[in-house]
Amino acid sequence: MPQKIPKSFYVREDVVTIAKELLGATLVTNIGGILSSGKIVETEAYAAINDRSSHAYMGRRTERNEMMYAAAGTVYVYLCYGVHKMINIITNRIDVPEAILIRAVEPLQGLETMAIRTGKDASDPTLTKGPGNLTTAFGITKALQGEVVFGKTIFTLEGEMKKILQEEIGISKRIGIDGAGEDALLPYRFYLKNNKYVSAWPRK
DNA sequence: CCGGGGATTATCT
DNA sequence: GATAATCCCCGGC
Repeated sequence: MPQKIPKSFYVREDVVTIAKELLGATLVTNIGGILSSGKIVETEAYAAINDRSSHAYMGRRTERNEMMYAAAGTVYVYLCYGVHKMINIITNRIDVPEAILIRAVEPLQGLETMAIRTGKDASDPTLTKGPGNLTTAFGITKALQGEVVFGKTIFTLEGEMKKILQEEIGISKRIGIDGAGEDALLPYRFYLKNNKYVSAWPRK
């Protein structure tokens, strides 16, 4: 039986470590009774108030980023460029705004539904590659805002996360961070090498 | 194969 | 009024 990842996994203090350890885990959504699942192959960590690229930099707290201050395991959905939804999982304790952005998964279950949602072919390698494509394929919308990843609408399973070897993990700076100064260079992005669902290498 | 730019809108200043 | 944790298409090499 697949093992759900417990809340204690997300409550820990080091968001960067959690982001790395999440590789290989299985992300599942159950939208209207339809299951979509995939192996997490790419993540990024957003540290708390000293990370300029975080929405919560300097403790900023607004209506949009309120969920970043919620309990570990809470889902934070953010609309980017007016087009793409991104999904984050909150870590650490309440009022410490740290999050993990899930950037890509390798689809496992529900390929046909993903194809319908995205208008692509089920064999299209871009189906769940990149944060915007992933949320579209999995049916993730702001309706999931504030849900936790231990419920039945969305949850995470251990999957292969404990089987990933260090040498299979690639590390880089985060993608698409603009105007964050030196924080844009932090090595907070983790991905599985040689997985075709990992989004592009940093452009700049 | 690579780089540039437009799409599109909630949120912040 | 400007910005943004992106994607896709198109033109050029």
